[in-house]
Amino acid sequence: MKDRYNFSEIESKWQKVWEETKPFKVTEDPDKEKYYVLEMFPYPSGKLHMGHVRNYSIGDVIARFRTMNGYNVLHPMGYDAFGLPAENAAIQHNVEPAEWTWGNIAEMNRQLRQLGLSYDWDREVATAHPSYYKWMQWIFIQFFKAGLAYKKESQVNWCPSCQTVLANEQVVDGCCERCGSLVGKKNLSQWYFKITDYAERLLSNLDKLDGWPNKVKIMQRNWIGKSHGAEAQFKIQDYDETLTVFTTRIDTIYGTTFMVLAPEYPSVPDMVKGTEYEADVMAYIDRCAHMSEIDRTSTTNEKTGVFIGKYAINPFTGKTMPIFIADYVLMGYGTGAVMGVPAHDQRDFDFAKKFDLEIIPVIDPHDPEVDLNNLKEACAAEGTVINSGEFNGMDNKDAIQKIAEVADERGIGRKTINYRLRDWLISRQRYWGTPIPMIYCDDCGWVPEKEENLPVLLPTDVEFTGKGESPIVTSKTFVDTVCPVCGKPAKREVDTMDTFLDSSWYELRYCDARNDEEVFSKDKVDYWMNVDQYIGGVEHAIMHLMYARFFQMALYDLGLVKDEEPFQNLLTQGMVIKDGAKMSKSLGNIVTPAEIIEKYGADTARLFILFAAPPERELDWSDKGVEGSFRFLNRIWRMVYEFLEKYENIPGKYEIRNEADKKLAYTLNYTIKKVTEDVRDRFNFNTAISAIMELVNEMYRYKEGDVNEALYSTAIKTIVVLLAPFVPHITEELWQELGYEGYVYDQKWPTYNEEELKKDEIEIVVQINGKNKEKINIPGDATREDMIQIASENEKIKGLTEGKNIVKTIAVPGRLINIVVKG
RNA sequence: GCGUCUGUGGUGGAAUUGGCAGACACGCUGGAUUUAGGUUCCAGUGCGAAAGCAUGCAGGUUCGAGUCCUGUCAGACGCACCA
Repeated sequence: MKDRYNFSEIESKWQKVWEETKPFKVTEDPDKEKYYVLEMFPYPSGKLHMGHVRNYSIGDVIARFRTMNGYNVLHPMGYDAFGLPAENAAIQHNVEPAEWTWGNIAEMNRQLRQLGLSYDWDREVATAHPSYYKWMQWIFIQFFKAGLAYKKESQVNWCPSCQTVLANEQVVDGCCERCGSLVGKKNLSQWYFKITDYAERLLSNLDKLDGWPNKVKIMQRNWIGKSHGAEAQFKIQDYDETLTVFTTRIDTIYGTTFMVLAPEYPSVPDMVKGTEYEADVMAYIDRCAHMSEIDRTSTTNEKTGVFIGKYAINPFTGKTMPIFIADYVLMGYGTGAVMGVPAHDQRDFDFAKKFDLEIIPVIDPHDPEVDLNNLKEACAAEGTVINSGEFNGMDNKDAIQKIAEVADERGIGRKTINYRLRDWLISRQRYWGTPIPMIYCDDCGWVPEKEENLPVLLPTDVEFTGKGESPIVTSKTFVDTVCPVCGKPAKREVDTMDTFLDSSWYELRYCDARNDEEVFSKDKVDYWMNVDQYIGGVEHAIMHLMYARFFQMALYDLGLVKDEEPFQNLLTQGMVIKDGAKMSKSLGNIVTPAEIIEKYGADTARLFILFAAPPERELDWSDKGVEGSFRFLNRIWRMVYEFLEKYENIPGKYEIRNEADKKLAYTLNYTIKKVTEDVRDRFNFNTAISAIMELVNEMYRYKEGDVNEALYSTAIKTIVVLLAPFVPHITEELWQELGYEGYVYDQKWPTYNEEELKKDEIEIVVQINGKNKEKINIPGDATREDMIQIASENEKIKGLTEGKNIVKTIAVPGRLINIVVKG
C-alpha cells in the first residue's frame, strides 16, 4: 500500500472497473425487494455545475446504501435534451441544435462518470432522440383520443421587430432581450391539455403523499387554488350579452357599484366599436398587452382602468352600474369579469377611490373601529348583512349559501367551484422539441398521424433565422402531407411540444428504456414503479411535479400504469450558493466541479457537498471546507496504512478487556446506529459523516494505547464499509488493500450490538427554576425517583434549595432534573 | 404583489419528540515534529472579571422555548413559454 492517498489514480482505476463490469446494471427480480432512486435528469447545457453534483451525490448515497441493505436498486440517468438554449445556439452560432445537444451530452456523460455514480447506464435516455420522442408522440395521441388535448386561441409574447414568439424568459422589463423592442401580444391557435379535469384529483391525492415535504404539498394546493363560490349573471344595458362573474363573496352582491372586465375580455372591442370610448379603450388594451401578470396583479400599484361606455344591471337590485376594463382583472382566472364591491374588497376599494365611485357597505362587522359610512379601507370581516333587501339581518356566512340558492332559483346564478389552475398550454413555436404528431385536413379537421408512422421526425432542412412563428415552417419537406383518414393533401402541425411533457413520464421509460415495440412493458413498470425516492431542486416543487403527477393519472386512466401517483417519496434539495449569493457568471463566484475533481478528486467533492449542509437547506460553498474534507480522507488513508504496517488484520469476535476497549466498542456501535438512521430515515448525511469523523477521532486516541487487534481491525473494516456510499473510490481501494474478498459496494451494511451501547453511568443536569446549576452522575438505569433522590443529596443543590419551598420537581430520565422553588 | 421557505459563534452547521445551545468541520491561537515553509500530531477557542447573558427583532404560552403561538424585519425560491 502506498503511504500517500493518490486520488486521481484510484478514481480512474475504479471508474474503469465499473465501466467494464457494469455492477449497477439491474433487471427485474421478483425475489428481491426493489428500490427505485431517481434524480431529476439534467438539461444538457454542456457543463456540470455544483447543483448537479449535489443532486447526484445525494441520490448515489441513497442508491448505494439501499443496495448494501439488500435491495434490488434501480438508479438511472438521462437527459432532458430538448429546449431553448440549443435553438439559441443555432441562431447565434450557426450550429445545428442536434449537433450542439449531442456534443453537450457526450461532455456531460464524461463529467458524470468522473463522479463515480452508481447508474445503470444501459437505461440512459435522451428526450431529443427519436427513440424517446416517438413514444412521447404516441402518448400525445392517446391523450388526444381520450379528449385531453384540444386547440384554443391564446396569446403569446410577440416581438414586432424580430417578428417572432418570445418565451417569458426572453422578455426583460417588457422588452425583447435580443433587440430591446417593446414586446406585444399575438393571438395564435394552440394545443392545450385539460389538466383542469384532474384538478380535484391532483388536490385530493396530495393527502396521500406522506413521503412528500409539507411545503411542496402546500405550494401545490395553493397553485391548484380551489375556491368555493358562486357565479352571478349581469345583463348589459343596450347590448345583447350577459356577463357572468365568479365571486367567493356573493353575500356582498348588493354592494356592487361597478363591474370590471379583463382587458382581453373578448367582446370588449365590439362593445366600444364606433363609440366615443373606442380610442381610449383600445389604447388601454394595447398598454396591458405589454405588462406581465405579476405587475398587473400587484396590489401596491395604483389602480388603472377605463370606462367602456356600457352599464350592467345588478340582477338583485336592478340598479345599473358602469362597466370598466382594468389590468387587475385577469382573463385566465374565473370568468374574466368581476363585480366591484368597494366596501368589502381592497382592490375594488382602491379602484372606486380612484374613479370616485359609490361605496355601499353591506356587511356590518360590529367593530367600533370601523365607520361604515366613512370607510378608510375595505372591510373583509364577517358580520351581519345590511342594505341588502330581503337578506338583511342574516349572518353573512349564511347569506353566502342563501343568496346563491335564491340566484339559482331565479336563474341568475348558481353555486360553483373555481380553480386557479389553468389548462396546460403545450404548443411551442420552436424547432428543438418533439413535433406534435397532428395533421390538419380541410375535410377531417385535426387528426393524429397514424401510430405506425411514428415518430414524426424533426425536419433537418430548416433555417434558424430567429424570425417567424416557428422555424419548422421553413422546411420544404415537413409541412405537406396527406390526411391519415381520407388521404387528401393535408398539413402538419408545425409547433412542437413544451419540454415539460418530455420530463413528465421519463421515470416510466427508464423502467424499459430500450423498448421499440411499446412505450414500456407494463410488467416492467409494475415491478419498478413507483419511484421510492425522487430527488431534485426545490424550484421544481410546483410545475414539473404537477405535470408529472397529471401524466401519471392520465396514464392510469388509460390503464397503462397501476398507480395514480408516480413519486412515493420526495426530497427537495436546496441550492448551492457561494458567499451568500447564487453561483453565477455575472457575480464571478462560480466554482466548477471539474476544477475541484482535478485538485482533490470526486470523493472529496462528494464528501464536502454532503457534509456541508443537510440536503434540504441551501449549501454555502467554501473552498476551505473542501480542504477539510480532503484532509479527512487523507486521515482515513493514513490510519489504514499505519494499521496494515503495525497490526494483524483479524476482524470479528473481540474481547472487551478494559475501559478503552469499552469506549471504542461503544463509539463503534453508536456510529453504526447513527449513520444507519441518519441515512435511512432522515437523509441527514452531514450528521452521519460527522459521526464517522468522531469515530475516527476516537480511533486515533485509541491507537495510542494498548491496541486490541480484533476490536481495532473490526473498527477499521466497519469504517470503510460505512463510508462506502459517500466516497466510493477510496473505500473500494482500501477494501482491496485490507485484503477482503469482493467489492465494498457489494458488502452487507453493518449492524450494531445493543449490549455494547449500554452505559453504566450517565451524566445529567440539575436545574433550579430552569437554570442549570449542577451536573451529577447517575446509574444508566436510574428511575425518576432514583434521580430525584441522588440530586437532593447533592451538596450544591442542598445549599441552593435550603430554606426554600420546593413547589415541584420534574425529572426527565436520561436528561435532567428541574427543581421549581419559591421564596 | 401573491405563494412557500430560511434566519443559531469569526464561518458552514449540530441540537431527530418542548429538556445540558454551539456536536462535527472551517478559521484563529499556542505547543510538538521539521533545516525552513507546507504536511502531520496535540491542546485551546460564543460573549462576560463574575453573577450571568446569548439562537434576526418584539411580545406570548410553559417548570422549561433555537424548537410552539402572535406580530415584525431581512434573505432565498416559485409565479404557468428557462429547465
